Amino acid sequence: MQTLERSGGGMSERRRVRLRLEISREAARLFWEQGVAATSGDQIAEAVGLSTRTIWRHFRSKESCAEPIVLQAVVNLLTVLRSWPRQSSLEEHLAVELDRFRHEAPPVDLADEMLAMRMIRLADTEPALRTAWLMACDQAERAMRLIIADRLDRPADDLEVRMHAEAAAAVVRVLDEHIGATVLTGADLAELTGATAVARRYAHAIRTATGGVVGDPVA
Amino acid sequence: MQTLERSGGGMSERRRVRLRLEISREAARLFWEQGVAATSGDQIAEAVGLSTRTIWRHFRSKESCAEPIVLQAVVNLLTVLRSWPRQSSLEEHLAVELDRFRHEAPPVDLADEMLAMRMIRLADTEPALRTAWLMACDQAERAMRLIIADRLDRPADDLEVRMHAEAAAAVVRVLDEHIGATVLTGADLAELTGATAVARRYAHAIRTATGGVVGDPVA
DNA sequence: GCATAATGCGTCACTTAGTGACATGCTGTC
DNA sequence: GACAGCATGTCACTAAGTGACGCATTATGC
Repeated sequence: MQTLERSGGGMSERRRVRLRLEISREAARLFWEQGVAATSGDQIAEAVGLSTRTIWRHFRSKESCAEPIVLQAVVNLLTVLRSWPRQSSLEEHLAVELDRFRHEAPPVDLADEMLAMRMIRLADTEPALRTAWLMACDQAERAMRLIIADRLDRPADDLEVRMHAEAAAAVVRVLDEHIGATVLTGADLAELTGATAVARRYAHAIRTATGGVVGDPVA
Repeated sequence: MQTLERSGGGMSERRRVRLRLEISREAARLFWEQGVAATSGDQIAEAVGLSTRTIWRHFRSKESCAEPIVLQAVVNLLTVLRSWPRQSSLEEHLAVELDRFRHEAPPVDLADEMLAMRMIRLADTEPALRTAWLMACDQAERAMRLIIADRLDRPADDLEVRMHAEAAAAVVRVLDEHIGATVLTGADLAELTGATAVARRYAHAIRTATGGVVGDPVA
């Protein structure tokens, strides 16, 4: 079944990730349908066809079952940012990359993205889930730190770099929450049609949050 | 004992807050001394001299016991910001207010501040505590939103306002973490002596993170 | 000053999240 | 085809957290 995933020593790693995602999907679905408190570990286990014990082997807590699916929501932008060449501006790069998705590779499954948005939405009222969302953003911030450090030719643990990264991650979080909420209500999709429009919003937000330091091409 | 706290209808509210803080102190101490996992609800209850059941009546979870003490760490700056008059710049206001603390009112107990810094430090390695810290920052962000909304004469749920608030809260968080870590190591206290120096750092960070929108006096 | 209601707390029984220990079964290796 | 390794299942257990009830302290009405 997973003979393809055999490549060197890190064989089981991919399988692990895939399984976690699988569990996360079912958990997220149940959380959305009946609430977090009303969803038991046993239910999740049954939904995914595993024993309860195995669930706890893959996740340290019930709420953390939502993490992988939520993390996918930010991983998209992050991979795009990681490939940001030094000679192009943030606006250019985002516009090009986001547009590429339109024709080419669907970055993550649409159903997964919907699930993620629902979890982010739930995080508003369910403090347990808020943690998962904040953890995902925490991951995003870490990645952001590396990207910005590289851009500014500074060490990643530099205080300025950290502040820029946190600020950038924060505004991205707000935009994601906003977009998620908008999509879920169904109305007003017009404002986010067009890759360039979205790109411009993200770019402008990051540029502003970093005081204009992150955004321009660098030598 | 608490006859003084009688003032209007919201009597028990203050008592609740004080009790929560009391519990939080003991919990934080135990968390620091022996780790979160090794500290049981029973231990906290015994340390504060209450029954375990009562602990759960005041806190929804073990980790959340750390929240009040951590929240104190941000409440300081927040109250200062709330009193920011429209006609003064951020730098001025912070410098004046922080300097006032030096001679006048110790805003929160020093021991409490130390405890808070330890919790923030612990949050680095203990994911359970990270939640408490992020929740406190979340509160901070909410307050920040109101302050910025007022400054910019815009509604508090405006997207721009939210982004500025989150970004500002984020950099404050980084600074707090940094200062906390510095204080705990004991070394290098020189860099944070002087209220005006600290004021300048916070002011500059917030100003930058909001793209310069928040910081100047407004008409 | 005393009866009464309200509220906070303790006790006990209970549910459920999460772990440890051991058995089993599947997968790839020699 | 025996064997090592690893993921999973089963069972027993700890600890987090809740519900229900009873008791004491405190505020309120007279």
